[in-house]
Amino acid sequence: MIATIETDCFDLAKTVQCAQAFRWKQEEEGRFFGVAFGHPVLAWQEGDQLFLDMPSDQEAFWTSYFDLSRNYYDLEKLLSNNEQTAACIPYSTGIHLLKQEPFETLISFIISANNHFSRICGLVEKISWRYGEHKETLGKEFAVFPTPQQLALATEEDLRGLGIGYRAEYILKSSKKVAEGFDLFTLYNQSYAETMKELQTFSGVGPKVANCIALFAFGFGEAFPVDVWVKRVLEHLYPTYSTAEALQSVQKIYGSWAGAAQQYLFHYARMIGLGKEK
DNA sequence: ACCCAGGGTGACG
DNA sequence: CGTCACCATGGG
Repeated sequence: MIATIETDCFDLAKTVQCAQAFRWKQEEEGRFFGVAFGHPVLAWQEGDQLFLDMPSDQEAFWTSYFDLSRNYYDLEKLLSNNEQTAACIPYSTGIHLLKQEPFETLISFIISANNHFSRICGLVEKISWRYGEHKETLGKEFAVFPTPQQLALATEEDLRGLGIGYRAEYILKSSKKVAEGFDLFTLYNQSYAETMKELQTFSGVGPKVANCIALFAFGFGEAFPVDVWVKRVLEHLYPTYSTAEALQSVQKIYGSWAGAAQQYLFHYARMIGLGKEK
């Protein structure tokens, strides 16, 4: 069935391609196939109308996944207050924060460390086909990202064979930790601080990756991942501040919109090649 | 060929 | 507490 959803300040292409998720593929011009929580969908957009071709009625699920209930003009209003941050709006307008599956987000961002977006996509795809369930809908075959139990059965050599490199050990350790009883879903009911602390007990998860999981899976709006690009943005916005001071400042200014502001700024920095002009 | 990427770990001070 | 070499890989 095909559902139509009226959206406001939402750009599907940017949202699924801005390096917060790794399992969206552009089938044809403007049409994106994705799998989330085991559910496949083919999505495209015409103006403010979002079209979803899916095997059954899961409109409510995708509305939540795409964060369509929040008005991102509120974020852009905040960004407009500063001439420096306002510059990102033309590039990033319509980017929404996705609400992704916790275990997939954990493993994906362990892989993301010191890695390229396109390569991360390839590795997550390989892991899904290798260890996850294969399904068929909408006339095409796809693979679901493996459960913790499925991925915990992998060996380090096998993972390295996929091109994972030294992160194979981190992935295996973290998968086993979840498979052996750490319930990630309890973090939905914890505070941001407690969630950050718990996430960093996983192998291969430091402050940056923990912030990504807190933001892209658990929906903590105050989470603010600082990677190389965002670091350059902060240095640009606060030339005299340390990264920690700049971080404190943006989290105070943007509050629950901080993480979304971060994503707008991150995308902007990558689009203009901030810091690479020399 | 060389540089870089949504950084983390462990050792050392 | 902060710093820093090291880590595999392959796309640009």
